[in-house]
Amino acid sequence: MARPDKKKTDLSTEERIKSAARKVFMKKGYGASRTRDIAEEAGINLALLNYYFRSKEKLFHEIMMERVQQLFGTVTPILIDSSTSFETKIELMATRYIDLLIANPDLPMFVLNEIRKRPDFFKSQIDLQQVLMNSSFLKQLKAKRKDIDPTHYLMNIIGLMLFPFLAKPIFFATGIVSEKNFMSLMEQRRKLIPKWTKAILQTK
Amino acid sequence: MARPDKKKTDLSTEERIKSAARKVFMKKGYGASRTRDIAEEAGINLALLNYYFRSKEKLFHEIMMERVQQLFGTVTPILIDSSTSFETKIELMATRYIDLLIANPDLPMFVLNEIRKRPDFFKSQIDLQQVLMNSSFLKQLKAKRKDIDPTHYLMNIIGLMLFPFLAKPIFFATGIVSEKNFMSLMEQRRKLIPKWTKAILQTK
DNA sequence: GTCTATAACCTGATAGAC
DNA sequence: GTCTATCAGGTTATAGAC
Repeated sequence: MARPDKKKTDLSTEERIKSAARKVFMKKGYGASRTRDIAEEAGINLALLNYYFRSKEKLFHEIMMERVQQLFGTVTPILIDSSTSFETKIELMATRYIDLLIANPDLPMFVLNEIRKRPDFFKSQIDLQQVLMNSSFLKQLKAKRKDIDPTHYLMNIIGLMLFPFLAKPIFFATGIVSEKNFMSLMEQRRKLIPKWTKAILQTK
Repeated sequence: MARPDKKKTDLSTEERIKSAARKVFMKKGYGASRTRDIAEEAGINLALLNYYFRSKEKLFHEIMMERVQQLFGTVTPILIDSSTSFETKIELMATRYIDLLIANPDLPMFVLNEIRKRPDFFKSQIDLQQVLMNSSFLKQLKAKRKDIDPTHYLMNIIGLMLFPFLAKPIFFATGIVSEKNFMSLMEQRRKLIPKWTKAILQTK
């Protein structure tokens, strides 16, 4: 079972750099991140980082695409599946999203903020719009409420899942919620969000 | 009525620097902002910026405190007012917050993200926690739902107001919502949020 | 592939003239 | 108060040895 010894871990150098970049970029954002910090975090030299990725910009691009995919890739399959009911989609999204966010609490903040800072970066990216507009989810949503723009409900549903993670820094900094308490609250929301969603959609 | 001519505008140099700093810091965040960019934006020299504010850090501190105050100062008076009903508080919050955010769409993203990056910065700041915990709003909220942690509803209500502004970069970048359409949606929410809030609170 | 050394430029801050 | 000039240190990226 013994394998030949690698460096620190089993990861390749390229993967170690990507892992370090993920950590540093997500913590500080592109502009405040230093390639030296990433190299140090990866346990390698600065020159080697450029050998593998040519530039800070290109390294960031790879990490960013990967993070965007993680944030949206989780839900798009659920949205387009025409064999499931609206209620099932909400339940699946709530559990999957909260699981993902508990494991990656800073993910939505990072992605949203970097897109805000460089909107052009993503103009030509995977068109979430096409996927969403033709989705089974949107059809089912429209069937439920013909009087109000479905975008409202889309914002509300996604907001119920994402917002606590976006506002987390303030909850912690002010002491409104403790770190432990936060996680148990989020676990409760897996079952609460479908109920709230139903209530919002039935509003007169 | 004529006043002696100032430079470009009626604003003092100090105010021009603060205005420029507000713009640059909010757009790029602290780490990616350059004092040279702020000076240029203000139409003055880099040395003069340091003459007025001593350092980038101190200038940032002033801007940040001001922005935090704007974000929270709008709602705290509504929350603590014991002479208004819960329903009135929600209506007031929805209108005031959405008005504020339409005028300052990047405000919540900026504040949340900077607090995330430097949590220690705000540990000793105005304790929102004390205000909130003793507020009339929380008492009224607790009276409505004794079975579920009121923090959930706090997150939901604030999320209904803030989330669309936090997620705006993605809505625009993907083309799900146009900039014009977004504003009209937000105006509709002033009247919709109280209804949704009521529905959420009545969930069995 | 990985390192050291260094080029070329950027950044915050200050000294000193006006 | 406001400017020009400049310092000391940081930053991305590459050249060249191993």
